[in-house]
Amino acid sequence: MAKATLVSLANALGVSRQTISNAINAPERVKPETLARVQRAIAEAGYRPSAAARQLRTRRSMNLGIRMIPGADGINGSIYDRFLHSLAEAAQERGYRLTLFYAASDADEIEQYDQLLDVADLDGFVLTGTHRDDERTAWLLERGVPFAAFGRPWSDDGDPFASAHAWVDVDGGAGTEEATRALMAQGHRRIGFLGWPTGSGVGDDRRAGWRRGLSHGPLADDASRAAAGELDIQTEDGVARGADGAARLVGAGATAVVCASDSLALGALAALRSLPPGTPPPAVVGFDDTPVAAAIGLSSVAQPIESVARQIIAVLTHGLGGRDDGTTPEPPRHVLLPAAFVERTPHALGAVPAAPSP
Amino acid sequence: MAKATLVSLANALGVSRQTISNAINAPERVKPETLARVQRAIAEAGYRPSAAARQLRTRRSMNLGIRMIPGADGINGSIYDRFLHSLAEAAQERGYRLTLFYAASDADEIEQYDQLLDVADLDGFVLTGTHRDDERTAWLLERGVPFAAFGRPWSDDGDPFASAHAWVDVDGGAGTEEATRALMAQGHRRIGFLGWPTGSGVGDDRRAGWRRGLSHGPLADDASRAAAGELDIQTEDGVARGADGAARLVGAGATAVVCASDSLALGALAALRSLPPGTPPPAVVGFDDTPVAAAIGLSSVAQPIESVARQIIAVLTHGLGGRDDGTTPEPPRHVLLPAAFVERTPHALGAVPAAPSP
DNA sequence: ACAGCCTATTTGAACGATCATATCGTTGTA
DNA sequence: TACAACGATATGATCGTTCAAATAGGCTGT
Repeated sequence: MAKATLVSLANALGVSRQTISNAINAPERVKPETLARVQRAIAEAGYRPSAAARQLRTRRSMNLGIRMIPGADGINGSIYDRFLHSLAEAAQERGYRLTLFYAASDADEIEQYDQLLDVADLDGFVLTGTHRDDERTAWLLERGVPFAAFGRPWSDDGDPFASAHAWVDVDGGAGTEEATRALMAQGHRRIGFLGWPTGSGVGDDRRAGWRRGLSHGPLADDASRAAAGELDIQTEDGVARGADGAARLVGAGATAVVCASDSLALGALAALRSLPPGTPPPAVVGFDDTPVAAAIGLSSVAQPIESVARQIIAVLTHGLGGRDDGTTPEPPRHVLLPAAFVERTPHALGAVPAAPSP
Repeated sequence: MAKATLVSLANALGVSRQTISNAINAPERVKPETLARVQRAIAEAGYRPSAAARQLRTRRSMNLGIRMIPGADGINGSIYDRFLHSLAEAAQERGYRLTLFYAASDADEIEQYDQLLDVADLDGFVLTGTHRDDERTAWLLERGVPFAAFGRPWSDDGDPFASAHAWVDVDGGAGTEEATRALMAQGHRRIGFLGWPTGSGVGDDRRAGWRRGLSHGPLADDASRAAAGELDIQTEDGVARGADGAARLVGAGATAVVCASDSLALGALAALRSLPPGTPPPAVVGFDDTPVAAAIGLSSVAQPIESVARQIIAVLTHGLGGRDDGTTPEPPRHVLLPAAFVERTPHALGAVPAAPSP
């Protein structure tokens, strides 16, 4: 039996193809009685509209583009997995598919946009890792291409909540602030920060959170704020760099370290473990709450990735002419989700908690 | 200026649309002189064929489907990231795009196949994590849908190299065997295995490798082979389970542990670290060589994921009617790639090697 | 000189949907 | 009663490409 099409269905039912099309795309235009008949026929024939034919006529593909980044070190990168996962699930629920593409650089990513829009009529893009002066957002905005970003616009001028494009982000700064306060509550008085070189937006935000944390509570005096200067380390990401940096922080008298990533934190743990016996082990907090952190009992700041993905898809697909247009309320175009400080007892590869395994 | 199409180009050049089409798809049919003229015009106009129109006519989409699995614990899962990455890159090089979809179960995955084939005309699929009695491969074979699997067919009957479908896999067994021998060379005499319950194909293969390793060299006597029985633990994956299992193995006298995953190994390390002081620390070997292993100095068995991805794309796209058909030699339909034992000095979160960070 | 056969190119039809517009029958209103 | 307005359905054209078959012209061979 040949595959069902609008025409074959129409002939079988004795109606016109447009009626079937309407039954699918604009049911309110069809008499309820006819509608029911058509729907039954569709179900019986297992009819599914051809995406290609639709796309040719409407210039919409129901496909969203997402770049596969040249993954970081795989420790922090493992949350990208979760992100993709949730993205795919959320997109699917709304009838969209995800087109995965690879780009080595931002410039290359733009080139891919250009191609994919022309060739495959992608309906929109999901951006990740926005940064200062992001040429990608500028390019997309200029052409009026729909997109939503994981990451707020990091420009100095202007409120991100007034941004021209939609974004969803996690308030990392609030996360490190919470972590810092928790450390203070534990009695720590010299709390260092181990982060990336300034200028990265994301990194600066996490650093600022730590600073805010320090400026409250018992450390809110000038002296300790000055001390913060020497307890603030800038380094590239990576386990080895984390070990380096942590050693320097401890040398400067830190008793606790807040890190910009779990990679750095993992390195820090390593370094601190080789301290001379008798030294009380400094406390370490990571960022991203990767499975590794959970595994070795490292405290960390968790991002609600699944929620980010869902909201990105929501705001992106809304206004793309989705089926249920008008019925669903407009999702917010700028969302800052809270991060959660996950405190763990530092058994650090010592005792493993009796966690239920997956 | 409106977007260029075959017709607009044809009019501008004073030739017919089919000539342009031929210049693109079958250049040998066009007179070299005309070809050059057309190619220049294409470049100048920035013409790009519409995927939708093509797809409508040819019923091919130049899209390959790949399922986003509901990720494991993220430790082993981080290699899936690398896999997707390489897959996207390799596909792109051959003019294919990747469609990412989500499926909660194998049955759901089949349902997705069915839909995606009907609606989006996907040209083929990449399967991961094949297992015994895989209903997915059966379904696809039955319908003649092109696909290639990461993972050999794990049926007992018959040679995997005679399999009806294409696959690429890594010889994990050879990897654990090599690891086991290396441990023996270091002087270990009681080497345990910490793996998954039998029946999983992949896991059994790794266990078999360990067994093969034992049966060679100084342990090749009956007594030790019997001992192997009590040094063989079956457990679900996960860090906590790894800690449990390792403790039991050490209790049974093991001085070294070969694991079926880095998750298990991580747990094992944790458990072994809390041994009474004075006990010489048992050696641990993981599997997958995840970034975590590298970070904490855990020896592990590495899979050449990038190569797997490239070969999968190669064998899958070959024979899909790609452009350069006939010119490229047929890639092998069944590929078993070697795993590599990566030996690390067990500094285990003690000293961190001065590795260049990414 | 003409059939026959290449090579290079053109033409008509089709893929399966949606858009814009037309038709039909019914109802409401002047 | 005539005519406008409306709801429901039907028709023609179109999106941009490829397939299949047709055409035009040049060359060969007898």
